[in-house]
Amino acid sequence: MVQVSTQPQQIVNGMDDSPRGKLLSAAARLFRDQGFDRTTVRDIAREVGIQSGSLFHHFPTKEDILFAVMVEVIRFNTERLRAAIAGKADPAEQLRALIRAELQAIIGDTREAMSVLVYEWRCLTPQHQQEALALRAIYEQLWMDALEALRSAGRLKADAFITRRLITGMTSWSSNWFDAHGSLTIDQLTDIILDRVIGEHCA
Amino acid sequence: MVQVSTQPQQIVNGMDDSPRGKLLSAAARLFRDQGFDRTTVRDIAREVGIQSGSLFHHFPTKEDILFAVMVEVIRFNTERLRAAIAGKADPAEQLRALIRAELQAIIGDTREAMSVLVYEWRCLTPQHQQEALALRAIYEQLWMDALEALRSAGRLKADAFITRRLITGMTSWSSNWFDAHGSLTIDQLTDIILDRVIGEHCA
Amino acid sequence: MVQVSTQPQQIVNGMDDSPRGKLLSAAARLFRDQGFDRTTVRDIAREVGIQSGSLFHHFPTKEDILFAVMVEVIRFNTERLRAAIAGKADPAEQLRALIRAELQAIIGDTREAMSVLVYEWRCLTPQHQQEALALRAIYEQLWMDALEALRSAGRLKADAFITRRLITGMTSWSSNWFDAHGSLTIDQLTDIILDRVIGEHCA
Amino acid sequence: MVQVSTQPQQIVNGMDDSPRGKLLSAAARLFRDQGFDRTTVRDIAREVGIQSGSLFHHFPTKEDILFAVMVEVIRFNTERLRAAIAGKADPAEQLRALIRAELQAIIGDTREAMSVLVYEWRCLTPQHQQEALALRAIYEQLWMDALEALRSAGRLKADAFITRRLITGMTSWSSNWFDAHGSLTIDQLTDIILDRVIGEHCA
DNA sequence: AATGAATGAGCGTTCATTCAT
DNA sequence: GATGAATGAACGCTCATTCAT
Repeated sequence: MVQVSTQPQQIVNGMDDSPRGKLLSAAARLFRDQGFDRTTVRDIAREVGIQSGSLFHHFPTKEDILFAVMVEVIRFNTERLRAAIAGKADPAEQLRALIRAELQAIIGDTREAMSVLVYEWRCLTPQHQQEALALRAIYEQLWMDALEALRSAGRLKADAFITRRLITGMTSWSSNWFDAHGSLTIDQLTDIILDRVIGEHCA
Repeated sequence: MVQVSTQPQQIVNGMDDSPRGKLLSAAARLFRDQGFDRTTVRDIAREVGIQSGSLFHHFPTKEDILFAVMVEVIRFNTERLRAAIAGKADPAEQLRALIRAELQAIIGDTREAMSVLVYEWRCLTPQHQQEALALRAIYEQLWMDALEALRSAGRLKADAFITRRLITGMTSWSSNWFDAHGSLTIDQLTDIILDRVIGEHCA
Repeated sequence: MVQVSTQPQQIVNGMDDSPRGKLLSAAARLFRDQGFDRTTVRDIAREVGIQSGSLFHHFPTKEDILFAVMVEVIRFNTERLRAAIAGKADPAEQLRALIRAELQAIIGDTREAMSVLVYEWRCLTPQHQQEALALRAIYEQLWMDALEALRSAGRLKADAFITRRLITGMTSWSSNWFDAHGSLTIDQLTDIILDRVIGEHCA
Repeated sequence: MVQVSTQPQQIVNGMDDSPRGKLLSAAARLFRDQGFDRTTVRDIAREVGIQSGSLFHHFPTKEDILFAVMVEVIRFNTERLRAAIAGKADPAEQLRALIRAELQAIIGDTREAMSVLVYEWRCLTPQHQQEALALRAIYEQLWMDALEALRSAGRLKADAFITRRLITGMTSWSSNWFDAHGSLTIDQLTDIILDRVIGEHCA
């Protein structure tokens, strides 16, 4: 399992200490806080400590910055999902690991970029939407494989697609209320959500 | 139970056939489709058949239009919630009615304005956020009352607050996938969600 | 024959005292003096006494201003050509009138816009080039009709196309040297050029 | 008479195979095709296969590149004029040689740089305009000497200055229509223009 | 109420030029 | 001599808002 922290700095591979990485981290936070449209390239530049014109040595347009943020976070979290289920044979254990990993993405280390992914989707060009969708499909397939296995094992009664969508709703909305400094831990929330899907009490 | 339709025209009280009402309906749809920032006052004016300058005889700023859309939809759906639980004594029946009503709001007649409520929240001024929050608190209290009653009746084991948040996630995310023309009905989805909260199979 | 003056104000129909007309006159002069690319929309706005943003209530883009200048001057001078030959039966008299009219266009009242027509042609979009070309074709046809008539009458030995091009060269270049305040008059220059085409001394 | 070709590569002395020469050739073509203002230093650098910053080891500013192109082409064509009349005693023969040489410059081997000379003149700084004008004066003096000789010999009736300007118009405009692959040769065009100046049929 | 021309601050982007390496 | 990241002023254009009519 990947070691994740809740440190302020992003740990996404492509968002490292390089100029490009720092730029993407700053952009992700600004896009989350103010929205893509209300974030000016001058805002981003100021945050990184360069002139606004210099941004365009790294990215051809402002929208490409948004796209890069999204691609990085999808790729990183797809890897996180893979690592989470690696070596786990029990479908229920896999599901728990997936929920845990997705919560980590949404309210933990990549929360800013994940929020951008949801809220600024329509700011992507149609072409970039299509490309990002292809990457998300890989991410979603990992979920579907685990849910279908669970169903085959008789541990899931409900439709796998609908189940996934209900889980998505529960995890993604948690960014709006989960308090990292509160008493509820991610592990506890994981179990609560898992219980909504395959309650032990279910026959 | 309120009679709701999936007609194109909005049925929110304040969004009627009056100039103001048509303006708010048009704005809600445009804000949903393009986002608040990408919708120009000229877009709205064109939709209503007036000049952009004339908008400002109805609303002092563009942001006030957004605020009005949100206030109308919160008020309308709060009334819908009240009507839904009126006359129902059984907490479980109340809960089912609440879920049904919220789904109706999110994927039915007020779906456009509800989407705006979620996605354009940060475009409100802090002052307006506070006012809207006060209205939402009334809406949320109806939910909390029912959930607490359910808990007191021993029908809900989990924390009421967390439960409400998980429900909110499941219902609000449905706007991203529910197909009004698909085979899944709102009533079926209501039962599926209800089952995640108080499954009959639960001890 | 049209009455033309060498007054500073343009007399092109579409470049009158209306806001649009004053804008086009100012733009024509600036484009001539500084070139299209070096003329900023702020330059034009300042000249007309408005803010730069206000330009775009009259024209959708800066390039459309250039196009409008060109269309106006082509249309106006085509009419001038028509008026010049109207009622003249003798092809030689027609030719003299055409040369006189073209010189008037190039070094007289429309000299600024005519210069723009030649020097800023490539700043037009391909689409606008095509449209302007269609208008110029009408203008050129008036010339070709007269030259062909002259040839049929045995008064022109050389090829009509080549002759027209040599005339174009002589008239258009005159903008680079003709001095409106010098001793050479437009009528004298007309006769000199006419003499290069159908000299009396020619057999 | 100089041997000239219509090969794509420029044959101007200062525009040879050296880095500087290749740079000037590329710049001349780009300036002709796109205009000075629309040609970026990156365009030029890319054409030469270096980075844009490296251009400034050869020329202090972009405008100096334009100036160098112009100086080279004026010098080269002044030499061409000298070579053309060298050894010719008959003023009429000299005139024919001058027209031939100028056409060669405008529509032959130096056509790109010559076009730049006409169309991008105003992009020069006033200082450079003055310097280039001094070089052009030498070029023009060769023309004036021949025309004055022709006048003294009674072979030219018209004013020499005006005659030169009409010739300039005819030759320079030819760049806009002469087709190197058409049926009209440069020699034929030379004779046609010569005939407009000193027709044999003239008394 | 409605118009529509005008405002003016601000946007994303460009690009000649610089300079540490 | 060459690099290429960075600069920073300027560009064309947008748009919520105003206001005389």
